[in-house]
Amino acid sequence: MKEQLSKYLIRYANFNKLDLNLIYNTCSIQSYNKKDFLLKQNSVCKYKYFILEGLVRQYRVEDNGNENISVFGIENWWITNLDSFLNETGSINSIQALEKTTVLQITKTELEELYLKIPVLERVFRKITENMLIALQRKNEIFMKKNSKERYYNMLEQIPGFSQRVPQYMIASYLNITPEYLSDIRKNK
Amino acid sequence: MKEQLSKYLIRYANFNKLDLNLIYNTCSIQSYNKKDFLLKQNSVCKYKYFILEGLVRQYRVEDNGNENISVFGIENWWITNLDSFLNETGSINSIQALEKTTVLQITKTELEELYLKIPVLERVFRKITENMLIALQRKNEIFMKKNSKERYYNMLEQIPGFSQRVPQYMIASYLNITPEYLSDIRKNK
DNA sequence: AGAAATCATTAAGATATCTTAAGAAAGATT
DNA sequence: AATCTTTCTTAAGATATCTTAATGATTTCT
Repeated sequence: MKEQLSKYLIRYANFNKLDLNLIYNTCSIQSYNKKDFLLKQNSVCKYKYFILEGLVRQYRVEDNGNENISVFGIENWWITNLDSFLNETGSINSIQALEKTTVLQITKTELEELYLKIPVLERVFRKITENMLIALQRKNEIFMKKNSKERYYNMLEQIPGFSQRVPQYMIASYLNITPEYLSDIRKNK
Repeated sequence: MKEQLSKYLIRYANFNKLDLNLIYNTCSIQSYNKKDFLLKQNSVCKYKYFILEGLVRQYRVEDNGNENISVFGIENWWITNLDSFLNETGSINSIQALEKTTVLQITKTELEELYLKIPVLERVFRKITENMLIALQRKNEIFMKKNSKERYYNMLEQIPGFSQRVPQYMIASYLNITPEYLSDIRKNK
């Protein structure tokens, strides 16, 4: 557990043992069963989660009842509703475990204290955030300009093995198409 | 000029006069005429730009010749192709002035040196990047779930006065619809 | 194993949006 | 003012994707 986080962090900057311990000990570890919620729509997102193991989805239930998945989170990813976490407002979406999932979680206050104690962490989260922004920009590029079929095959390529871990209707939801139409796409391959 | 940047920066953290001077002097100032390019598609994005005055668009020309605008940049915004800037790869899009535009520009190397000399700047750009990520997530929410008409009226609301500064076909491009269809939407208000 | 629940497919008709092509309006340039 | 260029509108037919509803296949639970 501690190893896994350390290994992740030192990809971004140098840390000594003490710092790594402090970071790890500031987080609390938590396990969620399949279908458990890490965050519920409309409530404040209290934590930034580092996924040690498992799989989660971030999604929103629309007024008409439709579910709309914006992100899947897997091992070694941070997940949170950043808007809610930073501004302490109600979250527009939920985070739910799709498999048994173990995370390290840290509150905003805890994280801010860490920034003060370990300034280089500021750099690490700058870089992580930059990478997330780039990833989202790339995703956008695809969603804006590719049709459903291309988005589907792109996804299979980018995250192989994913279609085995997640039901097809959730993939459809992530791709922003109906399950019926995804079924069509697969048929007419 | 210096005032404008300083005023912007101190919204994010405390800086002393010396630091503010150093930051300002590390940037170079540059003016672009209408239609000039700050960045050309396929070339490496050498600068992060802070727009002092003016208006730019970030857009990509697709294989079929269509232009696709992803971002408009206005006063007091940073603009860059982050992927290209950080990874020093060819940019997938261009940045072009739509009005006479004055910017402060800084290279990756210069910025990295500043991070070392003024560690709190690391925090500032962490926060700026977080805010950009949140803004993009919000935009996504709208683009994924609202139809063209709703996106149009949302945009008018969010950035009022914008439709006066930018031709309608560019707004259509940003909204990811054809100019013809936008014309339709406006007619059937 | 059987029942219940969840998930995937099929098909027909509906809708949003695009494509093409032409003409009208507005703005820029001589 | 006249011409050229850019931008906007109109309209008809085409296409991608959705909606609904029903059935079939899997997985989960008892």
